[in-house]
Amino acid sequence: MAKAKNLQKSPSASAHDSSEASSEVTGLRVKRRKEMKSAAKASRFNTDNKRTKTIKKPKSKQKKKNDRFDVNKPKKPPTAFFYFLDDFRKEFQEQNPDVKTMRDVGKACGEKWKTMTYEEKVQYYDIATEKRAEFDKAMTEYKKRTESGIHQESEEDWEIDG
DNA sequence: CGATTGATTGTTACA
DNA sequence: TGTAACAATCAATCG
Repeated sequence: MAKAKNLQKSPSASAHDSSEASSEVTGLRVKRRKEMKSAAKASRFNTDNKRTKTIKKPKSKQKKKNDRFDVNKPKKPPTAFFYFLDDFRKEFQEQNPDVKTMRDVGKACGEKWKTMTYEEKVQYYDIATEKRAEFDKAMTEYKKRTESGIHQESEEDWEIDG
């Protein structure tokens, strides 16, 4: 096997090794797309410690809910981890009916996520990869728009009331 | 009533 | 090259 070898490099980058063999693993489509440019390669540099070293501590951030639509920038698609969370959450609640909040699930998820093997995670990585492709495109258009002209970005100037 | 936090990792854009 | 913020989620909680 020695698949783990790829994992240490970058899962998303090697999302095309074992796929055709098992088109459908657990119902998830393992459709693979061509690799994007680089991506989060740089992130892997120091993620081994915690999550970047000198991160500042946000007192209160995290948005609550956008007023209307995406202000202007394309929203970030969920990562592979989130997709895994979606599935894991269901199973977790079954085995742990006592647990309700996502916090606990996320905790268990994080631990399990690391115990997962490359092939197991690849399934989710691939899904996220496709989403990123869309996001990348959306971003390109967004950039284009900004360059084209940042004039009157009517956020709520729409014909709300008419 | 409602905005907010809390917890997870991944990913991206910007300086 | 690094970092900072954000993606889903939902119950509990504070004001």
